[in-house]
Amino acid sequence: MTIFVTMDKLINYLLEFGQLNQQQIDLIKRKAQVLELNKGDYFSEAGKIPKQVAFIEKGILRVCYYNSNGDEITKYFIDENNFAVDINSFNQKIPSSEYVQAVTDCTLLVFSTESLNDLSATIIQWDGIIYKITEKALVEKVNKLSPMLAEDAKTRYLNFLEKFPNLANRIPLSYLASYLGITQSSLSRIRKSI
Amino acid sequence: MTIFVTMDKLINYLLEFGQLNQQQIDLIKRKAQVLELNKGDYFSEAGKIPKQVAFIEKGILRVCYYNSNGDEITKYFIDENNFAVDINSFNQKIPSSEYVQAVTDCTLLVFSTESLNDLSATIIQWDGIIYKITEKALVEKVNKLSPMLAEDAKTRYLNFLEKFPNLANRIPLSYLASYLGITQSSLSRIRKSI
DNA sequence: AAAAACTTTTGCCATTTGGCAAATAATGAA
DNA sequence: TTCATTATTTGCCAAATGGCAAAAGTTTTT
Repeated sequence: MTIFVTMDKLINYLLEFGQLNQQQIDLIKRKAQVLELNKGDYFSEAGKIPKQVAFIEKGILRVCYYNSNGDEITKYFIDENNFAVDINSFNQKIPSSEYVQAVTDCTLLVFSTESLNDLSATIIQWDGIIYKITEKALVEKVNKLSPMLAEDAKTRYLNFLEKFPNLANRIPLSYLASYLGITQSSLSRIRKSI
Repeated sequence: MTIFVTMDKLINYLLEFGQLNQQQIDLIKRKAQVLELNKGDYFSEAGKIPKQVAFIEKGILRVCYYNSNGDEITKYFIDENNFAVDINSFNQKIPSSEYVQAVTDCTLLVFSTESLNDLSATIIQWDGIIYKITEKALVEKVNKLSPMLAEDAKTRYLNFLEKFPNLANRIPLSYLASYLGITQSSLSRIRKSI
């Protein structure tokens, strides 16, 4: 299958956070590698040191771990037009306690550690742009998680439906239930009640 | 009352994230202002554009907001040796939806927007240091919030006791209950059961 | 010390959510 | 298509948590 990816989404996204000239844009495009994942494929695995950062051109990923009970927990979903990386492990070069899996078929634009270093060394604005992106993504996560604690399960589900209108019916209930912090059967009943 | 603050904690904290020479350290000290808050005082208020960043030399702050039910929610606590700022509002200069209140008497080292700009312009490592601090703080928040959804109320309370061993008995139950996402009476019962 | 204001605990009962296992439904492979 | 596998729903009941208001306890003010 021939893959056609213009990388426009990536470039437009970066441009939201800083200016780039055409030469810089071309360099970024050359450093990015297209990676196609099928639903269920893993982008990164627990126990390994992540070596890549991905921009999601199409599709949805989820970040997961196993809690002390051995239950698989979906920590969060990442959708199109966002970067996916385990910041902790990537920056500190320590093995990740989390893994990243494709929830749907995905098209990713992947940067290796080396590519990122090159970009950082070559494009003066790069670090600033990445900084802003990182900060925004983290703040969003906090702002999404925080109110969830104060809401009941049904409300959390309804809010999820709003944020990912067409996802809820395409992914296993168990993924969603663990993200919402409820059991699968409870979620099934909540769903029914709507 | 005479206030004696060496700012050692602040400087040591900054040095964890980057190197600074004595001249730079002195500049930072000169730019910081000591602010004493009494328990219950507000550091910043909702609806206003925050103009300051605080390093907590002593004491504990909490970041709060009112949810759609009109309930006051404690989004998180910030304790000694951490910076407190509403990143969203501060960076974008938009009115905050949150307010920050002293949970205990506090000694803060406060930087104004202008001071921060000066430091950023004068100390070449400054932005990098602030970036690392910000990222670390945000990642910690996500990592603390995320598993809470998967735990029951009692476990959340026990974990809080571990993290803030001597705080739980010094703050109103209501603060803690809203942080843990449970009602005050439930927390009272949980406490009793231990 | 007494009163007022505020915080925490408790009782009572309703509602929500969980746990487990069986039944159904949906999906994918042969 | 048929079988096997996996995902979802459901029943039954237990456990956790909430809602509300009154009681008990604390702190602050006068």
